[in-house]
Amino acid sequence: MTPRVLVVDDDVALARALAINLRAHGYQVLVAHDGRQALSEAGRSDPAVVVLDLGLPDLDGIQVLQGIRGWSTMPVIVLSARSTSAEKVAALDAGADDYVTKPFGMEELLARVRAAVRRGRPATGVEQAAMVTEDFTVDLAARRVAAADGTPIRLTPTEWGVLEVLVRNVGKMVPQRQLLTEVWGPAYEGESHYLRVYLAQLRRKLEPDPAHPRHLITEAGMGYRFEQ
Amino acid sequence: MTPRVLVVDDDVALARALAINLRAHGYQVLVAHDGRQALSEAGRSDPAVVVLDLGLPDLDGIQVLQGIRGWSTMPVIVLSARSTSAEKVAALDAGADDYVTKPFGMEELLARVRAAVRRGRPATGVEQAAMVTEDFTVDLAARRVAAADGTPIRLTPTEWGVLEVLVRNVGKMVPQRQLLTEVWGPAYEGESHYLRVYLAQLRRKLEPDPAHPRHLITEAGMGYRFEQ
DNA sequence: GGCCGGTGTCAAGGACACGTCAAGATCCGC
DNA sequence: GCGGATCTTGACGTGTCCTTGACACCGGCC
Repeated sequence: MTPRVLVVDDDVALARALAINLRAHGYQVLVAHDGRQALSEAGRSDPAVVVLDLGLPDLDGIQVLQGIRGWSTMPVIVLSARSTSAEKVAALDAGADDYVTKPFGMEELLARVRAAVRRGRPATGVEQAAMVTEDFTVDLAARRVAAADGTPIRLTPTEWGVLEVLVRNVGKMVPQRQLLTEVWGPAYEGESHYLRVYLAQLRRKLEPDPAHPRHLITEAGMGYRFEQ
Repeated sequence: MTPRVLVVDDDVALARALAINLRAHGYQVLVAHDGRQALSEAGRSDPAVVVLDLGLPDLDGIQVLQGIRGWSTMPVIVLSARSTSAEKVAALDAGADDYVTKPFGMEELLARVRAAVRRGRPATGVEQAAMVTEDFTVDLAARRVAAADGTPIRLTPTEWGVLEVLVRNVGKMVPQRQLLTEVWGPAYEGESHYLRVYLAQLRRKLEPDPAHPRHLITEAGMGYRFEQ
């Protein structure tokens, strides 16, 4: 599947040059010459990357960017003749993935397009809001935990802090140091005893058999791991 | 949850300036001054973003980048004094997410860090960066090893440390001295007996026929090598 | 064959990390 | 200021892991 690139530039010559080079490197290229076209084309053809010149006749380039960001997280590489710091910051904070100052080398732009395509995107920005296991459910958004039968389980703030870090890293081993700094702060790196106390409490509240935990796993000498 | 940023720069003053600014903007900052530190820190603390200066004393910055890309898709922002097109292309194609030429404005860098953190890591929870062999799988990001049939294999911290170094250098011979210093510390350079003990344990846990290892290879008199 | 350096294997001890319980200390709402 | 919940700290039994030593093995070399 050849990736689609949407080139947005009112400079017809430059847009054509970009299109030719991108096609020569195996991309399928769509071109828009103003902001409206850009927005409609982005919505219609869902490109893998957008190359967006900020200087457009009808809309401000930032507005186009915001228009795209309203519904999509597709990578956008911004082109601009302006090289001031403020301009770059504004574009990047509006959601641009990259900022290239004109004049630029074609090879460089192609490399940045490759980088943008490569890192791709999960098309849907779905947030994993809840962690469901056989024995309980952790709702990260609502900050609530419930047993399998639905009865709520009360956690103290610190218990929740520990559980949250582990659930966010489900399947991954979380080093003790990371848990301590994220829950208690960097000054508590050495207090691994806290972890033992709180993991025990969490197990008593969550595990069907706290002596043989299935979800809150100890990796001796390293850290802990949450298993679904 | 404050995002972690790993700053890699041998220029102590610049690294400190970056760290101060990033901390002032609410990031948790880790600093490494050479390539080895950078790789081990990236593996140990799994930062949200890496800011990597290409000019390092021990390793080429590109090598560090490749070392990280061997097992992780974490965003990497490359800093460099070189502004030639070829340099940029090389770094971007090696897996960099962004390329910033020195000197740069702090505001711009902060904006690029924000952009990198924002587009975040779709990799969370998804199994994608792992060393897969016929007989077992080593997931460096999750710090987990599983047999071919999926049953998890328990490793002790030291066993894991040895395996991690070897896997990160897959195909390359790792000298005994390097293994000892990276796992046990520089004071243990002479304790090559440790290696024999731990390689034996790893083989017993990982190799189908521990007496005739296929993946954990001894290079007699020199070191060890991991083969996929 | 005997020697020797480097290697693989096994087992045991002691050090260390872990889980557990419970008693202070501290915080917070009332 | 009071009382309850929550966090910290200590002590202890248990289990795991690291270290260390003893010994067999293999290859090359004298």
